[in-house]
Amino acid sequence: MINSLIDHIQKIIALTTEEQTLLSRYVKQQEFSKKEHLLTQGQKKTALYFVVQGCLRMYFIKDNGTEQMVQFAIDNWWIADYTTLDQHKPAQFYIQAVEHSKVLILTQSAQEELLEKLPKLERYFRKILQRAYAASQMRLTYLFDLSAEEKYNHFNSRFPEFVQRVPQYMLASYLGFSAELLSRLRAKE
Amino acid sequence: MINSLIDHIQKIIALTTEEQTLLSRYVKQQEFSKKEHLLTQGQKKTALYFVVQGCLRMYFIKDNGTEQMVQFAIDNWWIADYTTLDQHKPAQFYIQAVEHSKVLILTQSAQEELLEKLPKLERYFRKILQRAYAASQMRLTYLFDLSAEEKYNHFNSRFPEFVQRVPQYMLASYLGFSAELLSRLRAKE
DNA sequence: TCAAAATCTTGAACCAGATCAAGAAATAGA
DNA sequence: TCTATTTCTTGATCTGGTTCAAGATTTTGA
Repeated sequence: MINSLIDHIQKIIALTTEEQTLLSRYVKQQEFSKKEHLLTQGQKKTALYFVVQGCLRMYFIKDNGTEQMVQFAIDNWWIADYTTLDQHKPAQFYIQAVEHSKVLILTQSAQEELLEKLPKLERYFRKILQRAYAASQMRLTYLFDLSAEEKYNHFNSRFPEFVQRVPQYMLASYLGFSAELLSRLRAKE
Repeated sequence: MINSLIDHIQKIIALTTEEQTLLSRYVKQQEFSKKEHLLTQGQKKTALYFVVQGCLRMYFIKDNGTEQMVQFAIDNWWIADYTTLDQHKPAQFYIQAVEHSKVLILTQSAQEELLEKLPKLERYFRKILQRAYAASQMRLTYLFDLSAEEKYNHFNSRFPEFVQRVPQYMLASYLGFSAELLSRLRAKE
């Protein structure tokens, strides 16, 4: 299981066998069944999650009591509530398994120790963050520039695998509109 | 001028005098007058910009021809089009001086060389990106959860200095609504 | 296998905010 | 200082998407 993370890292930096075993000492493996929560709003548990296999989602509860999707993560993606990680606030978000998932957990303190021991991983995590931040800049352009229908079509062509795996109401929320509207959009096709 | 960057870095990692001079060899200083562009959509110029003094904004042109604000940056903030930096696409965004600004420029290739020579800066840039990404996660919560009026009030209390410095229509666009609506909100107060 | 839970659909009424237009006020440059 | 440009205001009208509700369909777990 840890191998998928090692492979992922090695696309960016090379690791010796010793470094790989060192790494694996800091990472915890865990499986989560569908609907199980990895993180709940308000917790102080700060960690990074790497999806080996499955699908996770991050969301929060809006003032009106409904869920707002923030992000999905599937195989070989990292997901984390960086607001807790960076500032020392309690978690702003929920992270939940959308389907049964195999996950690697790197707690914040484990990450800090690991980076002391293996500073070359700083580069890996920088690259990961850069990619994530770039994606979030792009997402803003879609959120601001596209109509609901265009958002749906764009997402559909870009990530067809998701549309199968994820309930429609989560997708609608991720795209920033109501589940009912998504249903109507699909009816038009 | 470079000292404000060095100070900023030293809040995260310590630099020897030699390291400081090394750093300064990779960074270019430049001033931009109001309305001048640092980056134009479509350019291949990939760089990170550090605002020593002044105010920059990043925006793009929507399909309907109007501007959409993406981000502001004032003193001691980095700003960059990470979509160009990370993937190798031409720039998605415009970066422009809102007022006369003193800026430090670190081109992508300079950054790469610098990080070879001074790997401990990986940590600095990772932290910067982590903070930026955390902020963008928070921004999503405001975008999705608040009404126009609530967004304005929240921004106002969080960044009062901005509201003075930046034209209202830019702020409205940043918050995700029309300039006319912002004008009406202010009239209510 | 079958009942309970979760998800999706559809209609009708509604609304937050957009758009268009045109004048007022503020700012900047020569 | 004075004019051109930029920015802001306000009214009138319009609309993309929301909300509420209730039934239909699909999925799940014991």
